Amino acid sequence: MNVPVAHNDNDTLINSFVQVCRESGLKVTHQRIEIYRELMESHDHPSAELLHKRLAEKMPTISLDTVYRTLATLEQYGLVSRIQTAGSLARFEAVTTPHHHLICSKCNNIADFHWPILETFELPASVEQWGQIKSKNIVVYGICSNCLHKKRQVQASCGL
Amino acid sequence: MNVPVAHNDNDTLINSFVQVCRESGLKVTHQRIEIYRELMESHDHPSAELLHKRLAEKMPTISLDTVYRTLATLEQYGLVSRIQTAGSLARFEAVTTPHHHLICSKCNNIADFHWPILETFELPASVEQWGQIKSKNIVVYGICSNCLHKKRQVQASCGL
DNA sequence: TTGACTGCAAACGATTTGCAATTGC
DNA sequence: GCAATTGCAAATCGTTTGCAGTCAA
Repeated sequence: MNVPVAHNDNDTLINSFVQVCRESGLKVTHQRIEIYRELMESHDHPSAELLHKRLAEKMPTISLDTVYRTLATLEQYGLVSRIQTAGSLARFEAVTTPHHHLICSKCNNIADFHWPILETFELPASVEQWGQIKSKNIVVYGICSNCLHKKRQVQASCGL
Repeated sequence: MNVPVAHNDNDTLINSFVQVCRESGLKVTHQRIEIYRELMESHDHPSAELLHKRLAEKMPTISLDTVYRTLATLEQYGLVSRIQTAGSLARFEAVTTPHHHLICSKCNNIADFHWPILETFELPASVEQWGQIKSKNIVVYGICSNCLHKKRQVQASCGL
């Protein structure tokens, strides 16, 4: 009876969001819920600023900093994802042969790799309809072996 | 006899760089050549700032702005490529099912697409060695049909 | 010679930070 | 009540721009 009932998919998602926060030791604040809800209902991959503008209509007091901070926190817990950027700073390379990138989320180093078999598969038809394709790149995120080792060494001494 | 001789692969690339500049009506300045050469010899995907620091050792007077401006110019002519960023501003989405992104280089809109077949292919062995993989995303750059149409309409009137 | 390019300095926009007040647990 | 979180304002950082002098063609 007093178990909250999900009225639709969004409510279900909010419920599980709240649960994940609790389990992770994150405080469930009004702001966090609204930020998550707004992002969940937005399908245009908004920027922090756009999100803030939308939220401000319902919550006039919410600050842009909170949106930034919350997105960063939720990203850490895998509840939100940031779309392909190698940090905020652009990285360059001289144009050579087609290749893809491995980006380490710890040290931000970028490595190249080749995956020629990919070229042999056609993109889904929906993509062709979207517009005129210029390039397709795979971006693989992970932690490079260097950082994996570093992490282990440091963990023993200072808890990082 | 007075045809310049390429002494190694890099010289060859510089030569063809110069040629492309000439053909494109770009002036071949000392700075442009050195920026291109440095980038060509760098294999760590440097940022504009890092590139500038390296260049400053040989060309103490080169300014950071020139590096930025030159990279932007060379990018336009396809001589340099900028690594996956959706502009400088981060975009977010609530985490759902794995999917990929279409980014329009005109309007910066981001669309999603699914390509489940990709999941069935293993990444090359070299990638597995690199470290621990968290996610793999395809980023397709192009021009969405919206902008393609807009472009056509505007071209007729103001040449854009 | 001339327009394209550069260097300088100042502006800009996105994001982060220190701090005091507030709030969830 | 206490630690985590917020809002505010100021700082920071990468990048861009206006302008006057310089240089490739």
